Amino acid sequence: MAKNPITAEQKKIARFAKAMGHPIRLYVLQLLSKQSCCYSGDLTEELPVAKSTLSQHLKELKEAGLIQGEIEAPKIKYCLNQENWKEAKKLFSGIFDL
Amino acid sequence: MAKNPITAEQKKIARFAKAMGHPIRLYVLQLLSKQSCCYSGDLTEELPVAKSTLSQHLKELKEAGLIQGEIEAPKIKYCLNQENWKEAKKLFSGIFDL
DNA sequence: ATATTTGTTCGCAATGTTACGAACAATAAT
DNA sequence: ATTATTGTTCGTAACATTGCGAACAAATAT
Repeated sequence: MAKNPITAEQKKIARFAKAMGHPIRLYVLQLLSKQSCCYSGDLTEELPVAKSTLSQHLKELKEAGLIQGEIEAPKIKYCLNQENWKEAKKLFSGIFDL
Repeated sequence: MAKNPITAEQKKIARFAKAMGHPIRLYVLQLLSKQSCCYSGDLTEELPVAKSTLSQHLKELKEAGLIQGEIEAPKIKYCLNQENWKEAKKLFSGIFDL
C-alpha cells in the first residue's frame, strides 16, 4: 500500500460512471440522448419514484455535469450537457477500445 | 408516479456503470484492458488502500461480472471477464452512439 | 511440524445513497 | 388576491458503500 497511480482522468470517468450507475438516472440519460430534451414533470409520470426522489436524481446528473436544466416557467427543460456528454463518450470509448 | 418503463437492459448497464463508478475499480479494469491479467498482490502495492479494501473492490467487480479470478496458488490471477466486457462495450456504445 | 505468503472474512466506524412525504418557493392562471 | 402548477428543500428512515486492522484460512516453503 503505497503510491497513488490513479489519474485525474480515471477519477473523471469514475464520476461519470457513478452518475450512470442507477437505473433511473440511466433512463433519463438514454431518453435525452434520443429526444434532445424533456420536462421533469413528464418523467415523474413515467417513472416509479416520487417527485422529490426524481429531483435528487436530476440534481446528481447535473452535478456530474451530464445534464443541464433550463427554466421554461413554470417548467424546467432538461437536456444533455453536450460538451460533457461528448467527453464522456470519448472517455468510455477509450476504455473499451484499447 | 406510475409505471415502470425501465428495461432489464438499462438495469444491466446501470449495474456495470456502478461497478465502474469508483476510481480504484476503474483503475483495475483499465489495467486489465491493457495487460490481460494481474495479481492482486501487485495491486495492493500500487494502490493506496489496504488489502482488505482492495479485496472488497475486486469482489464487487467479480459480482458485477466484469472480472474473474483464477487460482494460481498461492496467488490469484485476475483477468477481465471477456464475455461480459464485450457486452458492456456493446451496451455503452449503444448509449453514446445514438 | 512450523513459519511464511497470500488473500478473504469479520467487526466496526464513518459517510453516502435512496426514498418518501410534508413544507416551502416561484411562477402562472383565474 | 387566491388558487393551481411545478419543482426544490427539509426531515427522517433504512440501507449501502468505503475503509481499516485483526483474525482467519489455505497453500507453500523451510
